[in-house]
Amino acid sequence: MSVVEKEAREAGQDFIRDIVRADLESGRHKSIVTRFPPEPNGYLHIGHAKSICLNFGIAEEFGGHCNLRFDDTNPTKEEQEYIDAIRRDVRWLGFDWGENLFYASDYFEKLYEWAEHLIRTGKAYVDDQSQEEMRATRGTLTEPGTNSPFRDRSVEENLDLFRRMRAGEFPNGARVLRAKIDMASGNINMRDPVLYRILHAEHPRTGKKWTIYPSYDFAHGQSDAIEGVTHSICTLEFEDHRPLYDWLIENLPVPSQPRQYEFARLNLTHTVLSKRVLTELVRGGHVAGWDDPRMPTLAGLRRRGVPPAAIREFVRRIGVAKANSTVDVGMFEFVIREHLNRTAQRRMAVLRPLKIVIENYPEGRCEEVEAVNHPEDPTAGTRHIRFCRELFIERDDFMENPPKKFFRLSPGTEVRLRYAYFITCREVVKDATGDVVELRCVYDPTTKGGNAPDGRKVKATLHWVSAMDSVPAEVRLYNPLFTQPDPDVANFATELNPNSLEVIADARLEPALARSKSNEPVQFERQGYFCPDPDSSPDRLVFNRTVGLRDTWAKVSAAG
RNA sequence: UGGGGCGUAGCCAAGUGGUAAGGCAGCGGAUUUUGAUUCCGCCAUGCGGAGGUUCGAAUCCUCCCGCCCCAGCCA
Repeated sequence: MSVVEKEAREAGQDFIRDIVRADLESGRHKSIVTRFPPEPNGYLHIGHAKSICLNFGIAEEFGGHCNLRFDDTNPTKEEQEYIDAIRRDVRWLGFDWGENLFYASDYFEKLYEWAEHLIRTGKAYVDDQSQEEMRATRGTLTEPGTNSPFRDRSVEENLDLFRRMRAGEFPNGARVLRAKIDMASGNINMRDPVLYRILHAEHPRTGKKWTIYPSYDFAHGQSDAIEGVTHSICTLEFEDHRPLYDWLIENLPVPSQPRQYEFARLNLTHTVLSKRVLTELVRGGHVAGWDDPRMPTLAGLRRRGVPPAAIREFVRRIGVAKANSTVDVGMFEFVIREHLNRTAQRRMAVLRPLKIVIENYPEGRCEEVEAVNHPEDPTAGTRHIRFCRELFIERDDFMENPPKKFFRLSPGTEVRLRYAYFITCREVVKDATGDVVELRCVYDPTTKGGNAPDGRKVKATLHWVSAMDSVPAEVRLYNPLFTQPDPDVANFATELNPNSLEVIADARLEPALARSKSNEPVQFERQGYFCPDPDSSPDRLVFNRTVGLRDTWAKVSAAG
């Protein structure tokens, strides 16, 4: 049983699974077919992950299959790069579509035939009205629309015109094919919706073969029917389209009768999951690309170091319902930490180094101390770290005038250096401007390993690296892309967090970190989970912070 | 003022007539060589509101209030 299958068995209940289960029990379906239908006009984000997990998850859980189908009906917006990225990201998330990779464009010929079928049965017509005229005659939310003057053309004329549309005789926008339904319907989608429009554009897959392309409404349900999709699961904004979806299925000789179900899309605080806005962030240079670790894209999360299993677990926990909701990004971070705590090995790294000199430690001497790789997993083994006279500790771990609750290092206090010795700060060395540049300390040789034979305790344990053999690295810290929990999408540029990326140019890492594999997660003790960025190389190490550790001290100190 | 949906804790979310699951956050406390992890405890007399039906209502009925989506030849 694969990991994903195991997760599927533990999957929660929701109204869609209830429907699927009931359809199986009633015999309505013998097996289940779902599909994930992305439009290749951008990269997948965590909102898509919810849909992917739902569709592939249900298929696995109920013993059916899930198709990956590209909804590529608008060549003016779609690109091969996106197709490739989407395939890569779905696979990375942990799902396998096997042989079931499809494109709506695979069905263009069949869709065209069905359009002619609607014309022949008097249920579709070619409309010569301009876009403006159509808008004007569509009515409003409260007023019915009016029939097009071209609505009652003969079947012959409609067929002739539609064939000439296909032949490329007319310019973009000259005519459309419309379903003949009801211009007075309260549901605007039923007011003679457009089925085909003229688009002289090159398609990533069909090239220049077509000059007319089916609309979403005409392509989607019929593609589902062709593929034998039983449950066509989409987001709430398509609820209004369901009557049209059903109308087309009823009026066309399609090979199966799929049904559409809708759920609420995911929203996350402090970010934006609008493909339009994400595209603008990339194109406007607000981020470094689709895979910028600050982006909520799967490519960005991957680069940031978020494991796919954590994304799946997150999706499982948020559930599936029909109420609009915005999940606190803190819940996502919790799940990431939970997963990384179990899997990431521990290392020491000093982000903002402060030099300390152990005055009573002999010059030139060095010794090794043993450190465990994972406190909760003995099989992860141990490693040796060199302890010397000159070390670096975290600047934040020292305060010259500490508040009462601060129990790290300050003048005269004793703390433990993890896996090494107790030290006491004896003197603070400052530069001309008064900044602390070095600490002079003494160590207690009897405390090797971190315990005092006399049983005395210290409150704090600090992480450290040796000045001599630690390796320099760039560390990139990420903060939310938006300062507001619920950013205003209309003015997103003004709400961008100016501190979403913090680059630390001169961190110092314990030497073992120089051998980290790309993207391999590691915990920098007391700080957070990190992984090497693809920019990293043996001569220039670069680490990304995936997520920080829970920081109770930050809360206490902020509270004063 | 048309059509379609949705309202259960600060945030997600179970619940489908029998007396409000779980998770996140928060707050206490224990353990701790990561102020981490782990563990224990607390956290809705209440389910948008008001009526009604019923022995019994978050669940059924009526009215009201609030929020979201729809007037692309986007998906």
